[in-house]
Amino acid sequence: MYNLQKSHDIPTQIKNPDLVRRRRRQIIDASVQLFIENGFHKTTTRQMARAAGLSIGSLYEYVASKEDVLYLVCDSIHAEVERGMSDALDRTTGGKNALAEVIREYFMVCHRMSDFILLIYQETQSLPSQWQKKVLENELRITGLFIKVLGSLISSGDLPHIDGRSIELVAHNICVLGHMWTFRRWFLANHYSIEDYIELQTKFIIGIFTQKT
Amino acid sequence: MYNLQKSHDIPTQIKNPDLVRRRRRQIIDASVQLFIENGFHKTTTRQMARAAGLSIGSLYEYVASKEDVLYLVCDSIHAEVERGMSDALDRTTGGKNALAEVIREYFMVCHRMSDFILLIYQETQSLPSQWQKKVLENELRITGLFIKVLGSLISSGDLPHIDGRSIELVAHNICVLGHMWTFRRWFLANHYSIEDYIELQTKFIIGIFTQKT
DNA sequence: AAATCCTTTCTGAACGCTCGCTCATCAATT
DNA sequence: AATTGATGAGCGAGCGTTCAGAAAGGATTT
Repeated sequence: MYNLQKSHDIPTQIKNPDLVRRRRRQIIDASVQLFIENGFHKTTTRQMARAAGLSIGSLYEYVASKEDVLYLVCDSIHAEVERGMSDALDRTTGGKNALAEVIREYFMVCHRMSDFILLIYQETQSLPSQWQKKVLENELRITGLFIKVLGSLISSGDLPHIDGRSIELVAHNICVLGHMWTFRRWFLANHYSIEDYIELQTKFIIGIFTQKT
Repeated sequence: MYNLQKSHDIPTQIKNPDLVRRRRRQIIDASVQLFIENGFHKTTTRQMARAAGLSIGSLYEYVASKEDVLYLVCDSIHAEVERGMSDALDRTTGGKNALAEVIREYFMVCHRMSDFILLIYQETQSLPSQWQKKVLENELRITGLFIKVLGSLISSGDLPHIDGRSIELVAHNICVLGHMWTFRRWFLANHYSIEDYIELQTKFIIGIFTQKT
């Protein structure tokens, strides 16, 4: 397992890399809460600095702009989703029920990280386009995990064969149905428990592979 | 068919209701383009006024705040989606293929209105909560159209019976898979034509009703 | 026809305020 | 003494919104 804390291309005035890591973690953890509660635009840099326990001056020693923080936040969220997914994939026993297990783990990650995933949907557009691209790449990498799982289950004969394009689209569907639990929570959470939701959606997804005709 | 232009609860200084309708239409049409191109927050009221062919002062005769315009825009988008859907439902011949036809029409509406639907996903959070609620109600009403279609197809025997909660969730799934074409367009449009997409997703959805066991 | 008055609509300079960001200065450590 | 890191008052630009007055249009009087 390689170091999750990638060397971000975000410049800093501070020499000590360890200090940079620690302070940026403070900044991310404090800011993500503010963004969730008030949105990116309504959050001020002064709030962010105060919540992170820094002065406004110090904040700008570790980050060149407010948008830098948003990118750090988005990246950190994706890293955590991916960590959750990798854990799940390692734990998964192969065989018939593997797909259901992976879906369950993914949906539970979406459930736990509901607010965070919603944030990405709402605020990605506020990023400079070069970092928007990076966020979309992250999204695609998570979809890729499902493509891999589906592929290996099909080639091992645990799932019936379907063509590559269909596999790809099913993977996207699974990702989005997980996200749907976050961005339609205002309705779904009042009508289904997360367990209900997982059960029903899993049935639907598995259904793709067990159609008549 | 009743008048689509609802009497919005948005106050105005202007006495002539016809003028209000005309000017607000100018404002909506101009602003929606700006919002799509630059986002709500980066668009200034002066840009909006200029693009609508009004002075900044006049803009504020027809609207009390910048957020009012965003609400008018969101509402107008939903009205158009709903109009598209109603047209489709009227045109639909009943029977076996009805579901596929309705899905096709809905997905085509999502395709045509891609930018607009994306805008709603991104900017709804910027609305005052009282209007956020209205936007979600609109979203729910569109989902309701699918619930109705599915219900009547099931009771006519054109689709096999499934329980109410499943119908509801399938309706949500259809809605969201339509939206998915808009918010994953950055990937999907490079790998699938809208025709491919409709065909594959329709197969997926219909599959829910034709599972073995 | 012209002049006067009144109402409705339009205009844009000006206001007040917020916010992202900087930089001169200070503190701590080596 | 030199380097690294922390501080927060202050800067300047930009923003949403307002309001005193101008224009337009119609009705009424001269």
